[in-house]
Amino acid sequence: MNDDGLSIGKVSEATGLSVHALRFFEREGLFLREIPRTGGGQRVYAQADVDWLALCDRLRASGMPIATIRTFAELVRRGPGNEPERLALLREHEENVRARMDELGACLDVIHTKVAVYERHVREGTAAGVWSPMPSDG
Amino acid sequence: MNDDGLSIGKVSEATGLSVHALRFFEREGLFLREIPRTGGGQRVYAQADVDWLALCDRLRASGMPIATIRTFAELVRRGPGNEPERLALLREHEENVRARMDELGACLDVIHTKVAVYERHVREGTAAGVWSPMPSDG
DNA sequence: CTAAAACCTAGACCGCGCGCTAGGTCAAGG
DNA sequence: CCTTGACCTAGCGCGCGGTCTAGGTTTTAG
Repeated sequence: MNDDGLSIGKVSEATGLSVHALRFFEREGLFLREIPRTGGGQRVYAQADVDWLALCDRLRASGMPIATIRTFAELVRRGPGNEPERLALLREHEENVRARMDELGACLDVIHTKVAVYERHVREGTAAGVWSPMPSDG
Repeated sequence: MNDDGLSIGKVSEATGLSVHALRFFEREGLFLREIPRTGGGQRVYAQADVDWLALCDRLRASGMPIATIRTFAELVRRGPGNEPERLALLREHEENVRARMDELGACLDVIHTKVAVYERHVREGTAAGVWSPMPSDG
């Protein structure tokens, strides 16, 4: 209704983050600016805040800790001039995510091998022996 | 030195898990059997326990909660006959891991796009404007 | 104008996966 | 034998990323 002013509820809906989480993020200093308030003290967000939250959400979903997002937000708030630092931070996270994917891939190999063993086992009707209490296995 | 009897310290070394973690796992019922003790009450592990721990470690590393590992361990302890249940549990986890990898991949796209933007930005010498306090961005 | 819905702050609480401490006991080398 | 280091139990504490409650105020729809 207001030209671009969004209530916390709207932002919650738009981002999928709970209103609790939004207030928590604010306390933690994750926003790029002070969120303005109405006379009565209620937060008024802009679309830009929602866009930033969307990015935060992807960073979080990929395992970036709140503290690191805060560091990044601080760099942005500090204004132009520190782009190389921001880039370094993002690159490092990118590396972390790739590493995590690799690790998951390796785990997947192990798990899938286990699955394959059980599949054969079940298909062939509980072959027994190797599958008793303590056969080095599970 | 004993024919196959491993102290908790040895197992810790062999698995990379802390002795605290090993005792914690035991309290949480993650082992496939009661770990036997010396007369003096010290745990005596076998190689099979270490092998099982290695699997647990991969399950943990891929995000399986302790409670789910316990469920799996309980099935194994219960003995032959429930292999289909074990298989279902493993398959579900495999699916979860794949889903997680997909999610990470999607995040990676977003992050790498951001990285690319910053790379160009930095390469071209702080292009300014779009990078001030609140340009829908970070 | 009123009632309901949405919002506010401060702060307690939660599940997870351990880590660490206190206060002892046990085992192996010299 | 005695020291030293590894081990034992019980149980509290912690960091993370929020959630939830209590008690009150603001906004909005009718």
